[in-house]
Amino acid sequence: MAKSTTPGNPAAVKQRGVTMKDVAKHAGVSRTAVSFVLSNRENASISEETRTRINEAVQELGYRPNAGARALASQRSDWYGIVTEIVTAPFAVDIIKGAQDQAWLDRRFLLIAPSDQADAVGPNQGLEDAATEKLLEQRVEGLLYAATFHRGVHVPASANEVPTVLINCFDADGKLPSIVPDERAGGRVAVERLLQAGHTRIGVINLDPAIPAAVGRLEGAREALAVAGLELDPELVVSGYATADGGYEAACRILDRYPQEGRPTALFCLNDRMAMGAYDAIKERGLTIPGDVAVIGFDNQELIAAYLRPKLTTVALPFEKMGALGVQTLTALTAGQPIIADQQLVDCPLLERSSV
Amino acid sequence: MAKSTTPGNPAAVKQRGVTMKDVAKHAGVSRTAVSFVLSNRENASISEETRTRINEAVQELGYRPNAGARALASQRSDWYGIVTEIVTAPFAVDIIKGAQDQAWLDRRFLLIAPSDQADAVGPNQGLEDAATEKLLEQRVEGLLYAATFHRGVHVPASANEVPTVLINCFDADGKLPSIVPDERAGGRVAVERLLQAGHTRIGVINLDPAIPAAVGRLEGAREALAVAGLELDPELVVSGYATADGGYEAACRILDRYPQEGRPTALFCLNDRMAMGAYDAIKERGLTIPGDVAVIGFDNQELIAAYLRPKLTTVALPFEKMGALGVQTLTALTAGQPIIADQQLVDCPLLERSSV
DNA sequence: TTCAGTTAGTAACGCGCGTTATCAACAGCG
DNA sequence: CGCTGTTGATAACGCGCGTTACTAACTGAA
Repeated sequence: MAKSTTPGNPAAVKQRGVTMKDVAKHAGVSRTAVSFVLSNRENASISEETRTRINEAVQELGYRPNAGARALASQRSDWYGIVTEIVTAPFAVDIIKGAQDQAWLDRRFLLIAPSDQADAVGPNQGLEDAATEKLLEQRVEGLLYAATFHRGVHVPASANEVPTVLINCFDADGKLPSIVPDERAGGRVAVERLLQAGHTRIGVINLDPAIPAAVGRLEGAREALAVAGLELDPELVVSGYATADGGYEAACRILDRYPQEGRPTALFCLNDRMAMGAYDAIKERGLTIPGDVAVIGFDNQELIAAYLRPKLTTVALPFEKMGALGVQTLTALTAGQPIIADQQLVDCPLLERSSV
Repeated sequence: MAKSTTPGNPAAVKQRGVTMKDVAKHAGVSRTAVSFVLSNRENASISEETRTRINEAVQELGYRPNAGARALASQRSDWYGIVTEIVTAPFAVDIIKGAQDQAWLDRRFLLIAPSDQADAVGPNQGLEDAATEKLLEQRVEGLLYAATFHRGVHVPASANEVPTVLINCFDADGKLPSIVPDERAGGRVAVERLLQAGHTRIGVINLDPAIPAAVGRLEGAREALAVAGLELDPELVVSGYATADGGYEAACRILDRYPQEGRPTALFCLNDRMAMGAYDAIKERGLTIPGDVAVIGFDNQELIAAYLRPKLTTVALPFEKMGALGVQTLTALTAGQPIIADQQLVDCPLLERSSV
């Protein structure tokens, strides 16, 4: 005849729910006194003696405050919500980690809700709305939306009810503040690194030219070349699917175009997966990395970049930092501070490994 | 003189906090009636007319229930907490996704708390305790602990206060139920696949022989061979660091040991990262995959397995399923049902690609 | 002695909601 | 007409806590 609510574990016999009232009784004081001590009130006027007596009672009874009740009474939850596509997300996890850590530092709790959407206008909009709704039911004080790749998104209307910040994406219609990687600076730093290593003839394996990442990174590459008095040879820019196969094919096309001289001595791959394919194309032709052809990637997908042979030099997307910055921005917003900027750009650091 | 609590957004002027009282007033009924309608009470006895009037009022006012208050009054939160190392976690994210999705189906909310521990007895035990404590303050009804690799762990004592389930790890001391991959069956299925392809001389690139994954997978491999009347040649089992480099070196040792005949025609790599290195070793020697040497991996790390050339056939770790099963088990436990088993094994499916 | 000021603490209200007890109106029945 | 049962609703309590008002006791000064 086991009680249905008690866990089977005998160690859990301890009656659930030690409340402030219990603590008060145990310490022989009023519940108010306990509340004052626990919240460290300034103008409390509680004698040092009863204060310690209360603290002892807290220890002895194993009292644990009830966050929900506290939120209800104080009208603030200390919760933020983050909506993200946790599915396809080799990246989202880093954003979450950054946000989580920062939230922890700020003594806030991060509620994570799933949004299985690839396109905000797609058929799963419903789920995303539901996620937002659920978070608002929890009375989160702010919302974060995180995308797995840099793009424009549409945010559910109800998000307007609390401060909202977008991470790795930007508001396609409204004026919500957002935090995105500085793709342009990233492209610049990548090509600068190649120039610095003496490469002047650089091939580019491009993504879908329409997406923000491609636009920015290519622009940065052009800037870096321009500073050196060079131009990007359109012949050397090849787009492909954002996969290893796509990279392989693109690399083949670039490398085979110039049998001997004229062949680029370096490839700037706009993501690491494509760099992975480029490696194969290069090795297949009996060329060495970085001796004959230097390769630089983008994204710093650990599992690829750190394990390729030779290890891939690449530009990292600052996911953790964006997550942390998102929470910081939210904290500032909820504190009533004005937002710093509509769109904050975060640096993409170069990670030197062995492929340049 | 901006109020500090109002978001800057003008669309958010709508007064915060439409409560049931507001709805009641708007519909001209009592708050109780509203509560009855919203919670779909069985023996409610509310006329159809007032019921619709209430629902209309809910719509018009945009009422949203306050989950915290509801939890306080009903004494159940519908929240589960999951403690996981979200940091180094290419895997944890899949567990979380599985758990998240299942929780969503069960109409529960998953609170995720970080635990930056690599070893439960390490210096970060404090953080893990704090995470658990925080979750209990939120009055979660159950706890999940998820590890990034299969191992024994020590769980904070306070976890005993609510039903607790371990995912991808097991309780090193106590009797907490756990959910782990069936490593042995995985090892078996991998080798069976190789046998089926006609390979009888199989090399094994082993992990640290002490960890549960290595023990189980190797055991499974032996079983499969035994069924075919074969034995594992100890000469062909080489351990190495669980990295691409480690796999490369181990593969070199195996391949170079037998210049020509006697060389194994297949390699069973106990994880995909090592398989990645093995690929290099094989290609370096002018051998083809799977023509000369078939390769099978373990883990199904998407970024590696799906992008290697040729794509890697591997055994998948059922992270999502384990996450989902964890939530299901928790739901059963909190409902007072007896646990199914102390330790539930989850199948590791074979993923056919092109390396065998 | 009286009065203002401090110290140490408590009673009581309300946060938003679930839930139980209660009540009014009305029908049916003897 | 009085009694019971049903329908349709409400008043009131409590969940655990933050917070404001208030009190009682003890100073020290006039």
